[in-house]
Amino acid sequence: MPEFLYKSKLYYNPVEFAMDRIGGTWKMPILWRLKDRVMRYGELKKSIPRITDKMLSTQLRDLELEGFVSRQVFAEVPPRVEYRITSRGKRAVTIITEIRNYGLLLMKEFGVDQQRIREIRKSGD
Amino acid sequence: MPEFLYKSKLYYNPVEFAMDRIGGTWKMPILWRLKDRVMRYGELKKSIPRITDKMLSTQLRDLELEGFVSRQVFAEVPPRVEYRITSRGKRAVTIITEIRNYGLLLMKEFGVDQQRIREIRKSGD
DNA sequence: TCCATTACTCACCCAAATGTAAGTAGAATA
DNA sequence: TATTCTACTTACATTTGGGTGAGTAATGGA
Repeated sequence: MPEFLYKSKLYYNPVEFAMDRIGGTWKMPILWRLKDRVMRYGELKKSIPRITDKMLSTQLRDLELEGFVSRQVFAEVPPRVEYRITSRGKRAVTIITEIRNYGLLLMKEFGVDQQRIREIRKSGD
Repeated sequence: MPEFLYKSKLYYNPVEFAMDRIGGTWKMPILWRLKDRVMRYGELKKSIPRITDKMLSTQLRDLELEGFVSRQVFAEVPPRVEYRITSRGKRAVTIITEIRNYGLLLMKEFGVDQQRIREIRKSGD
């Protein structure tokens, strides 16, 4: 697999190309939440723990620019903006699902016990 | 999906957990090359363009520690070390293949033409 | 008049990932 | 004696992704 350029960046392989589009800390969580319903900016923010305004808006903009989500602005005050997944985004959700299932398998192999961890976090650790 | 801890790090979801094991710039290229044959350190280095000694050795060590590859040292001078994929590593290759296929699809959608780029690189751009 | 509302942007900062360049062991070979 | 070989390690520099905290527009309501 030879290297190739896209938008002035050099990629070594197709995996890297894919991960540059939908990777990072926040893009998959966003797509995951949009997979079966339209959501407003504020809804997304509430539903994704620890995400900041900066990250949510930059990642949404990236995803929109590359065609994974679409943005609908309503001319109202206070503003209302709705995000919905596109067909390209739906294809992304397919692979996200597969990576997620692989992650769950790995977690089992490594003995990560979600139930126990949830309790640990509840008790303040 | 609640958050969970593994090795003192907080994860938000299984995707993040998986990507922490096999993500980054170099782990997938390494696993990909080991998928169907045993390779020596030097062979790996030659076959992976632009990887440095530092990155190759740290990534191999990570992959070994987490059970994706195994390392066999021969008591010779100069040293000889062979790396081979494990069954856990083979499972990783499965998902890598899927991500790779998704990447190839995305590249088509985005109009990335590998043939053309290969020529551009040959001519020194 | 002041405040709440919503969906942002901006300037600045930090830590982690990655890159650079040099060095090392120990035996064989010139 | 100096050099080559291989598989590394180490110190240091740079890049990159993400976090922090503050500010903003335009309108309705108290």
